[in-house]
Amino acid sequence: MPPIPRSRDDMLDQLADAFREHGFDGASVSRLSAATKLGKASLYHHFKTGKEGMAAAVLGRAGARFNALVLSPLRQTGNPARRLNLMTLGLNEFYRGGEVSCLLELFGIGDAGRLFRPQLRGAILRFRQTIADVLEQAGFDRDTAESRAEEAVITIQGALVVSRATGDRGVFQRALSSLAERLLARV
Amino acid sequence: MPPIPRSRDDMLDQLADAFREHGFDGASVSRLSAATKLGKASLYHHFKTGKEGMAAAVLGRAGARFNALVLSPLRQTGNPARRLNLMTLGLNEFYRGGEVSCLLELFGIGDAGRLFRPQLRGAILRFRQTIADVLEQAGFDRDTAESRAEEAVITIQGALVVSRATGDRGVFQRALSSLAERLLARV
DNA sequence: TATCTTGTACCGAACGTTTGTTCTGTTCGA
DNA sequence: TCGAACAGAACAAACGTTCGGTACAAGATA
Repeated sequence: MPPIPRSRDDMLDQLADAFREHGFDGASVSRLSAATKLGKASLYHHFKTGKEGMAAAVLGRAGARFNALVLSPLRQTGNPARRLNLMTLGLNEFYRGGEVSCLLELFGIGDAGRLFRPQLRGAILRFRQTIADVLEQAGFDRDTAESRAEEAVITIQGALVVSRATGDRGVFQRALSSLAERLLARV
Repeated sequence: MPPIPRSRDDMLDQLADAFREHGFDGASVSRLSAATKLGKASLYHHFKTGKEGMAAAVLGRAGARFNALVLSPLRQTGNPARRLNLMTLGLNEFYRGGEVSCLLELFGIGDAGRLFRPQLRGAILRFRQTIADVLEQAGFDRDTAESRAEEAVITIQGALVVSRATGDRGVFQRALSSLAERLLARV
């Protein structure tokens, strides 16, 4: 049986699923091996720095996907309401309708936290600022824009946690569907 | 050196700290042993079912504390606004000002999730319903009350996640301080 | 064209360490 | 003298990691 080289993105998606399901500590190399259908030694061929390297690569890809699906639409020119609705669609795809937990929560804990917090922190601040920029362009003063943007980030993360804990994706759907409207509401 | 029996609540608090810092998988029995300054074998004397038993006991105590600090004030008779403000104070104490991550997030993942999700789910639904009851007594119809209560739960969980990931407890403080007011706002 | 060389993808099997757990105690107040 | 509170030391199993080696495509050499 010939060794068929697989796309790196496919590998990273499979690794991401395993990390999301079990967390950093819970995702043992055996599990990562099973998730990718690759031998443990093969994983070390692709990621010289081992499990940490896999997590870092997964985080990198997640960042790129988040940028493409969520941040880019927000940075377009044009109607702020439209851009916020595009963000909502992007969030729904990125989090697969709330099915999937956020790496922010999982990699922010314990040893993984110490490694990845700077990166996670940067991602959150960038997201918040991008939303705030849109709101400012929609006519809100900077303070209002920033405080509403912070609320939006909080709502998304909170909805993911509550969705997962209750096993009810409706929570995430409801939170998303009222998000754009609430961000733009006049006092 | 004599073995000084210690209070079970003290033990549970120390265990809870370790679980909160490292998550369920990350909190090895060695770490739990260090956190309690008890030998591993001694932990098994107190918790016959091992690590799972420790987590279950920690969760039980957290539930009791949450009940005393957060739910009880909500169930008092009298001014709804006052009760919601008491809840806010209780939340601030329960989560130590946002310093501490919620067991909901940590125990909802992976194998621990499979074990504890029913309990976590119950706690969230109870919290949501208790807030909704207060809002109904404040004059809102049931639908509005329930949807606002859900938003409140989401906000608290989200603020904890974002606080931890950014290392900024101000996020949690800001979220808490606007919570009661927003819950009672007329359209 | 046939034969080397190189490099990438892959894996079985083993490495030493740590995991969660249990056995066999000792100490000491009641 | 009994039971509760402790711990040292060991257990098999799983951990993250590395070693040695195979399979095969592509390029160079002859």
